[in-house]
Amino acid sequence: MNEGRQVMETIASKGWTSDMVVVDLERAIHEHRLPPGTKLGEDDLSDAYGISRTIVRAALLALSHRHLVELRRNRGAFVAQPSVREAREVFEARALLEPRTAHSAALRMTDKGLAILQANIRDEHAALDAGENGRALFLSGQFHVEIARIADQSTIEAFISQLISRSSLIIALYWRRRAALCETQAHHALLDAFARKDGDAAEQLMKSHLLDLVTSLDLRNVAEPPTSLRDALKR
Amino acid sequence: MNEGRQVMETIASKGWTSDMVVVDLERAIHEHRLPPGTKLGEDDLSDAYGISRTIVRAALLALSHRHLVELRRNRGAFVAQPSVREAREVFEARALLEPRTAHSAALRMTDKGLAILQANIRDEHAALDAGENGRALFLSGQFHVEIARIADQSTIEAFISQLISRSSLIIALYWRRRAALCETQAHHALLDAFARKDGDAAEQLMKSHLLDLVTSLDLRNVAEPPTSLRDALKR
DNA sequence: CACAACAATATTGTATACAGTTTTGTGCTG
DNA sequence: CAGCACAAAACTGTATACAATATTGTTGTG
Repeated sequence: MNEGRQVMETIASKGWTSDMVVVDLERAIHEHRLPPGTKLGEDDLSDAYGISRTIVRAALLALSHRHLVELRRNRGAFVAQPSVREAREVFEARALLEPRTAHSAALRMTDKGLAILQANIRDEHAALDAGENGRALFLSGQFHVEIARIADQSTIEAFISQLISRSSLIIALYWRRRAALCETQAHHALLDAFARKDGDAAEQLMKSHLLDLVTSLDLRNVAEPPTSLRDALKR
Repeated sequence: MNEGRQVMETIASKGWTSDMVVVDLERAIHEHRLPPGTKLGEDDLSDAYGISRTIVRAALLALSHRHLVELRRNRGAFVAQPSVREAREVFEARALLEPRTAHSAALRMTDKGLAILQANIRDEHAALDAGENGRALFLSGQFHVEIARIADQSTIEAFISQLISRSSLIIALYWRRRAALCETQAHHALLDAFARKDGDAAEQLMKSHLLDLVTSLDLRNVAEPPTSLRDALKR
């Protein structure tokens, strides 16, 4: 019972470094706990993490370089709101990178890699069953990052990781399909191809999967997200 | 004559913002005026640009996110020294992104785009004739970035731009071929394909061009660049 | 009462002071 | 004089103070 005292350690008492804050915020954004457009005030964050604004600013700068946060001069930091244009571009880039990376991953697949991907799918199911949709979405993205990791291409992995995070923002803004089943089905099919070390199949499946993702978005140029409430209500 | 007073404005008297410093340093690195391994002391830079260390640190942080600068804790910032492994990965990523981007660019090519590429080649020749090898190398890289810009894919352009800069570091470390002619020949051939709006040809030419670039490097695992002089001479 | 000018408040931008770490320099000891 | 311990200097890491800017609130006038 006396051991319990340490448990209530608040978020502010950990030794937060800039990089840790980046990871923490990125995950919160990825899980839709911080929706697009959310203001990220420097004082709010420095209070929350128990650090000075210096570290917060470094973290926000890093996130802006990943296009997850938009910095408006003298106005502050906001969770990014990708435009329809940007959404298309992100999936265009993914279409160039991911299928061939999946191909490489299939050829280099190991038992350990398979286990990681299997565990990922399992965890995602568990999260969905528990109603933790944000966590499920995060894990769903991680599946793609793990593939790049297995392909042993850290440079490409970094690009894909960024694109996955941005995709999460895009999904928050433009998702229309309700059924979440298609997602895990596609991942299962990929897993099978990986298990067979079938590079061509993995490449094709990934290509279809990405195409399927794009078509599940509503990217008609209708609802361009307003930069500010003021601009949105101008006329 | 009295107008001349303003001309001797030193580098330190411009209103340097963090982003401007990033661009300036990136270009210096790209042009090999700052070779890999060069220490970028915060005081040195803040003196040179006439700004506080705050801005310098923001710039160095940005450059480290682009893998052009390596930050070592409590030790400072250094122009990055890509490993052989990283070099391979960078060209692997370029091979995934650039050929199909060239394809898109060819299909969307305009007179204006052609003019930009022509001017680029012309300027590169001029730089080579003037013995400004650094500037020529920079322009040679810009050629690839312009293609992505013409393809109208700013997300992919950002990735390619980063990869080009990193390639410049790789060239500084691993270049072995002396003849610089092959370079401009390849760009000329690409220009022809673009002028014909021949997407397939452009894609193929770009693929060959990148392959040619890689083979002009010495990427045997021999000369792993030492992290520091100290480490290099340890035994 | 609507609206504009102005004041107050809040928030970000930048510089700087200080703390912590690494590196360099010096002198002592064997 | 080589080698080690310790001291000094240089440099980076972090917090904070202050300046600049934007936002919000208030008051006075038409």
